[in-house]
Amino acid sequence: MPYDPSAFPPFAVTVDLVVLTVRRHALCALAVRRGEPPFQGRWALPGGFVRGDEDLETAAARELAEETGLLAHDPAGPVAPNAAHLEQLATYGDPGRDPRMRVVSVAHLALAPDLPAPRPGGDARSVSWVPVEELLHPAGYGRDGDVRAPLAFDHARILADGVERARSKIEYSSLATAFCPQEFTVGELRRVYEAVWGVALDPRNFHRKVTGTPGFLVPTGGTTTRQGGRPAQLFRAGGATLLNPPMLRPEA
Amino acid sequence: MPYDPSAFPPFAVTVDLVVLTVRRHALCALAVRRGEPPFQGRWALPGGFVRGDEDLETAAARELAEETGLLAHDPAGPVAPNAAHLEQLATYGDPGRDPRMRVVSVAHLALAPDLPAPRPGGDARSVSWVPVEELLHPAGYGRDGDVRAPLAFDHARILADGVERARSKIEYSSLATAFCPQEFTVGELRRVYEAVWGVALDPRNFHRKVTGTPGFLVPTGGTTTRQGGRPAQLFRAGGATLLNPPMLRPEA
DNA sequence: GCAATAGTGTCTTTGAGACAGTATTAT
DNA sequence: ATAATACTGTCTCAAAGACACTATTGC
Repeated sequence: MPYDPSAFPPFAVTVDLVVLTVRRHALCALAVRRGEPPFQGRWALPGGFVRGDEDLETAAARELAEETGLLAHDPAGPVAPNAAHLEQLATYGDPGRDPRMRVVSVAHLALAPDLPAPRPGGDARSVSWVPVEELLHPAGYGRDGDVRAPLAFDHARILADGVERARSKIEYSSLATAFCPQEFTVGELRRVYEAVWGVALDPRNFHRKVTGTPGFLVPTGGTTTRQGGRPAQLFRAGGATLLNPPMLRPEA
Repeated sequence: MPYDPSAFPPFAVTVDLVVLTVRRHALCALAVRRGEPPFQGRWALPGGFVRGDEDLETAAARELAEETGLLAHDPAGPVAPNAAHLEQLATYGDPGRDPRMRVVSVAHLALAPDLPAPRPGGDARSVSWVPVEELLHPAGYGRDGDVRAPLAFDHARILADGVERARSKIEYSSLATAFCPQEFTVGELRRVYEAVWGVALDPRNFHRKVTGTPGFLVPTGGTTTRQGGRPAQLFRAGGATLLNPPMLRPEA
């Protein structure tokens, strides 16, 4: 096929972000309330245009920083205190997904520790952490006047894909630690797994398994009693990225 | 951010294809020889522009049919004789990846049974099955006058990502059967795993494991002796898409 | 004392991997 | 007969899951 610049249809390219965290035992996603049509007043995923001289990952990291103040975690660099995991998720480009124009969106998945509160970026949109269940199945929820409407555009599908990616990736990688602060206990890590998978895990088997997987956790020496009960050892994430043996998600 | 159609930079959007098959005990990918600059004379992955009214998966299926005559396999529909597995792989959009213009490419991964020979599409480019080792590490190969040059553009990285996706997906899904004809033996399926992973597997343990995983294989009743030796049972792919227990890739 | 969380030990079952041995074809 | 491939059985070890038990805090 000859390359004729006028022969290809023009596209807009955006990045959309599925930013997940665990708050109060629930898996939550960052959502923005739309202030204008289409889908005015509905929740949407944060995102924006890719600039002309910017690669996709840089655009995603820029949007993430603008929305949350989080830095994308560079696996080669030092561990920043406000670092989040960031990876490409999938690309969505159905012709009718945005009624205004042809937009191809490269969705990214970010996993962040629990943050005090999302601080709005330069613009004045309302940005919040919303439980994933509430965004994906809005009919069953909606106390205190929340808008019980599905996500704008095809963002429900994008969020569902991101959640499923997170659920499967914490099985065989150490990514669950991306939801934890820099130092955390085994119990806190277990509550991350329980919130993301939506199951209850046996604390005793979990403890034995997670401390026995080489490279997953490194004890820092400190202890904490912030969960109540007997003081728990503090750990930080070890160097391993792939877990062997993996953590297995209960079936049923 | 207000939506001003003139405010976003224009992109071209293409689909590139990583089409894999197993031929003569080697994992091979479909490659086209470039007939014009840039990268004239080098191997590249097949691909083309996404049309203005076409979604991404349709564009990938169209390119696949144009290059190989294969139909993308619809999981809900009937099993066509010339069906291939097709899924989105990842998106590549670095500003400099194509020296002519800003191109974002949505790569797709296709897995196909061994075909007689690739038939060129409407245009006259040379299309061949090339062992992935030869494409990814061209220095060590290159008998009979082959061009020992790396793939054009960033296609080596795309191919490597596709190969790694295939290697990991046949662990926990029944996708390895996409490399086999409609009816196949346990030995033929084992040779697929051996070629994709580049390892030797114990035929006895493999047989026991693969026939014991529920929903993976369904006996057709027939037998064949096309591999020599004792006649082997013929199977077709069962309904299961996720394997439980999974096939484990040897480590070391 | 009680409640709560942390951590260890022990038993059973499942499955992975090594490998002996039998079955059925082509030559 | 020999070689080649297909298939079955048996053993050992690793790990998952169930669950009894002990440890250390706050109240």
